[in-house]
Amino acid sequence: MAKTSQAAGLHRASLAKLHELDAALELMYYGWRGMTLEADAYLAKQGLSRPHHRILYVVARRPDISIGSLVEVLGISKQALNRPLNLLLERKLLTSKRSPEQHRSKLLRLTEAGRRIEQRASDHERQVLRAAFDRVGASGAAGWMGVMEAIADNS
Amino acid sequence: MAKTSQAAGLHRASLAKLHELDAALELMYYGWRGMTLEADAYLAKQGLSRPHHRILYVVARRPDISIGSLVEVLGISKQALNRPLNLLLERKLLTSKRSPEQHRSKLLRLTEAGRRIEQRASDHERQVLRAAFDRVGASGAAGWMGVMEAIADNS
DNA sequence: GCCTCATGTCAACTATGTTGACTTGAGATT
DNA sequence: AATCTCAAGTCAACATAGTTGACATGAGGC
Repeated sequence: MAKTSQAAGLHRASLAKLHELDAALELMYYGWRGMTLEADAYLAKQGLSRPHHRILYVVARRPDISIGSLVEVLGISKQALNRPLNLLLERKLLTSKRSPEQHRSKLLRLTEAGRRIEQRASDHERQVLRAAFDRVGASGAAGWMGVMEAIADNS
Repeated sequence: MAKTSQAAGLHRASLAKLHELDAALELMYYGWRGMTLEADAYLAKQGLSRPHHRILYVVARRPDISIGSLVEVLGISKQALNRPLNLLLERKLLTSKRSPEQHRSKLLRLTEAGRRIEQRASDHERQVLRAAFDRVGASGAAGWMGVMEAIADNS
């Protein structure tokens, strides 16, 4: 089964380039994969996956966020949020309490264990970025940020 | 339901930055989304989705590719490939024939209709990249390529 | 006491992927 | 010619990640 490749389409495929920008297009694909690969492997070892990480990531940066706001930030339905969120609560990676005022909304926070997992998973991603930035220097990094901002703001 | 946001987590969330590289990390996420958003919408109108586009993209750049090689390049199982591939054959966006020699492998090719859809979908993605590159100039684009290559080669 | 609204939950569905087990059929080997 | 190998095709069961729709609960505001 493994003739020229190692595993899972990870090898930047040797495809003919039909357009000038095909290389860039493929780089976005493999870049996304490259950044998330190790983090996903780490999360899988913890019995978690990317949706759980996204929740942990957001709650880490918005302590006391409500469920409704979390749904908005993540861009998924509350039903889709429900299962991964409950798993994180059961595993005590998150806590939810109602505040004295605003008693209607629940406030989510990371526990220490949750913070640790969020940090390690995100660190895998940040280390990949760090290594790449180091390799190209500050000007290259600035160029990267500029391009990515332009693409992201494309909405 | 829509209070401060428009749709689906598309608004680059205002999250506190816990690390220097958090901004870059989020840019990768929103950049990926930004590049694929319009292409996905176009594909959905055609009753297709990203897996179908990936198949069309690869076959366009490797005419006469075999199913086994396609499985390798895409990094999915042949069973996972089976359904989207059959849909593309049924819709006559792809053809498969056995060659006179190498009679065991099937050779995949795009039809004209398939080529048209592949081009339009990929064009949506390339136009987003083009606009971003134009906005930052050649040096920024070069920096972007350098960083993305470093990340992609992270394997 | 009622209305609103955030939250929680249940069910049914779609899509995309996995593994495992098997059949089919062409080519090569003996 | 009989047999073996291997690409391809297919079926079943399952996991994950999402959707929509419907409805229950419970706190706060009026």
